[in-house]
Amino acid sequence: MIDYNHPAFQYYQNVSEQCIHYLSIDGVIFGFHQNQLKVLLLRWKGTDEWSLPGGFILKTESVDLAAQRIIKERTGLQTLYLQQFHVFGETVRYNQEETWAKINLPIQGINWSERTISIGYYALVEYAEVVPATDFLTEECRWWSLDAIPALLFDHNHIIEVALQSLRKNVGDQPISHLLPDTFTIPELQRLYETILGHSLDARNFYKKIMAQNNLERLAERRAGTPHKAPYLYRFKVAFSER
Amino acid sequence: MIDYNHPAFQYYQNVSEQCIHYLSIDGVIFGFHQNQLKVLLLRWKGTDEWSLPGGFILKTESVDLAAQRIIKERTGLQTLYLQQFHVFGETVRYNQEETWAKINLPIQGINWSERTISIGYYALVEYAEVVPATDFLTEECRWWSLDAIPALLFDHNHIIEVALQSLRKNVGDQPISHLLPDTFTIPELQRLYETILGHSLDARNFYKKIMAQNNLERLAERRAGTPHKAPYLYRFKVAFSER
DNA sequence: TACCTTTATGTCAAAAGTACGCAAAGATGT
DNA sequence: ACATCTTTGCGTACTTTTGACATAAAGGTA
Repeated sequence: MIDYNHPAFQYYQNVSEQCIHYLSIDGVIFGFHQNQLKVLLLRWKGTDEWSLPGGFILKTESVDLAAQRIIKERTGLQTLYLQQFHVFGETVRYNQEETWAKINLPIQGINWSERTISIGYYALVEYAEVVPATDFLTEECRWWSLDAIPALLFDHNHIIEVALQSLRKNVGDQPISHLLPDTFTIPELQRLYETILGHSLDARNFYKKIMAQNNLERLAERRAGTPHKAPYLYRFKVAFSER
Repeated sequence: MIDYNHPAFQYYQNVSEQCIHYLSIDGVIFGFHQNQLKVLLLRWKGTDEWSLPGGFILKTESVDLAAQRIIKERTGLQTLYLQQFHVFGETVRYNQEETWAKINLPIQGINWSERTISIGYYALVEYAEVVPATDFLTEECRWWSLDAIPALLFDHNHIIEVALQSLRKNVGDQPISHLLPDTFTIPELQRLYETILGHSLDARNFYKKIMAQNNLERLAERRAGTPHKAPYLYRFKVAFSER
């Protein structure tokens, strides 16, 4: 049953020695593109099965840094805004047999993980700066619109759901600026809030509210090429984009 | 250096076999008494050192249930409102040598915990229903007012701080009723909000706001023995106290 | 140039939050 | 017995925030 030459076996043997058992990290990487909230997902080799990026914590590494490392590897980003949002600690989080069958790895007998407790982190990243990269177990890494996500491996649909709820609840004090390019228009910012909150907002009231916070500076430039009135470009004031 | 007959050694040997390594739970148990927010702490045998209650997760046990078990053992309560609030995952959370010296256990060589990642839970409990109970490493278990907490073992002062911030932030959707006895007066409820929020409130506006929520029912009875006008007793309506 | 859509602002009323007035209740001191 | 004091319970008025909606300017399309 176990193929001792398969790279997965060697990976898990490595992990087994150097990482903390029973514990993992799953990352929900949020991006924003074409007025839609997106999540970065991985397709496992030789399958049509997708999952969140994840990984294990080195025995010598802080949990936050492990999350940074894992997510940096998939995005190529140097700096990251990360937020721990929940620990998934049920004894049975998903149907293990079914899942192992789907990912089809010849290492099912290894005594690594009768169960795994997963610490969930979400990242807010700028879509255009991400260079999606697979790991050795996967062969495709790409963005999915939040409303088009397929049935994922493990309990990852659930994890995304909880991440989104957490983001929604804390949207007021999260640095939303990380999801946007340096310059953007007010309507674009509005679409972002709308997709996070899950409902539409009145453009006039949104404008008023955003302006009242005094976080934005308007540039002289306008967004060209729009079919209608060209909107001004804005930028977060330094103190706020650095958060 | 290691006393193989010391109960702590046997405990850790047990834990080492049956529990998940590198991972623990710490519980911040909030109670409310005499208009003060309190936390339940343990004093370690033969020392003047205090810590939060904590423990380890059985390999076969969900994290939430482990937290329940650990906190039930210290409080004697059958039902508990628990809230996971943060994972403390730094590689160096406190000065280990200093701490081991303080708790003075003859098991310092055991290779159990080079480091521990701790999942923080807070509990909201009714002060009067708690029967504090020590474990085999401690000899005193009692309530401390939040503003009189001494320097604790490990990073437990920090954990309490983070728990309080979390409670404060979420006070709006937490079932505060669990911190109060079945019946209470409006001024008592106000003191509770004041200690959680950390600032005083206007009694008249507080009354209006609470009443607008329509969660309380007023009893015919009044609180006797007060030096001034006897306040009415109230009770949370069933739908709210059951949350 | 008429027309259409979107942006950028403005107005106004409803709702929520804040400041503060005050009478009734109940204990205390004389 | 009665004035005094504090606290409770409820009310009024002002301010700030939120939400609904009007409209002119901008910029493309027919």
